[in-house]
Amino acid sequence: MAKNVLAFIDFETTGLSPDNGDRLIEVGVVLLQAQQIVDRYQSFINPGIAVPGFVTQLTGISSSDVRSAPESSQVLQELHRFLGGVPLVAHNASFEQRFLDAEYSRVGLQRQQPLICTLRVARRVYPNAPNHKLGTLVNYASVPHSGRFHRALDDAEMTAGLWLRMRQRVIENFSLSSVSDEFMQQIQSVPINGGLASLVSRSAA
DNA sequence: TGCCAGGCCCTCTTTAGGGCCTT
Repeated sequence: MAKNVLAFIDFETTGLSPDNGDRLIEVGVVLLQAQQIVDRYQSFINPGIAVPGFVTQLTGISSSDVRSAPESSQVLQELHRFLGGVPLVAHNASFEQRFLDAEYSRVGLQRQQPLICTLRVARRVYPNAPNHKLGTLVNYASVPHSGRFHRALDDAEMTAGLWLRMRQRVIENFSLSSVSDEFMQQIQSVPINGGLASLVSRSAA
């Protein structure tokens, strides 16, 4: 796998908790390299259970849409090959992490790479945003988007676009020439009030 | 029977509780 690649990943699921039996119904991934999307992966997944009505209302995905889709074991094997060891990025990454780890364990696979959370980065880069939902941030930061929310590939693309906007915001706010993915990753762990400025100062020293 | 997520973050905090965010 080429260096300096990030994989932006998003799941649609039957609910909020794999521990309560919720399963994946769609996965979307975009690979970002040199600030360009260089590859995409999308698949429906047959969850083996009914898609709840509120999920269909939210995502537009119904049980009939996923009934003929491949089983999760097949999709997870494909996804594992597609991702390789590329670092993952997701909005509210703990959600994707719990489902990915749970689904991987079902088929004897293990996640090798870290997850970076754009929600945590956004709370530090855009502390004054109305809220930090993906849809709100995409509009707040003027991220180009398809207008189709709560679909895996669209949300993954929006998350990548938000990442690029946040990078640009950091560059402009602190008059930097550039910032690395590693620097962006560090932002998620600094204190919300003043931590970003301290990180820039430490990096410049 | 009744309940049902979990991590991050803030504050009227730290011996806790509640809002946010994901589907």
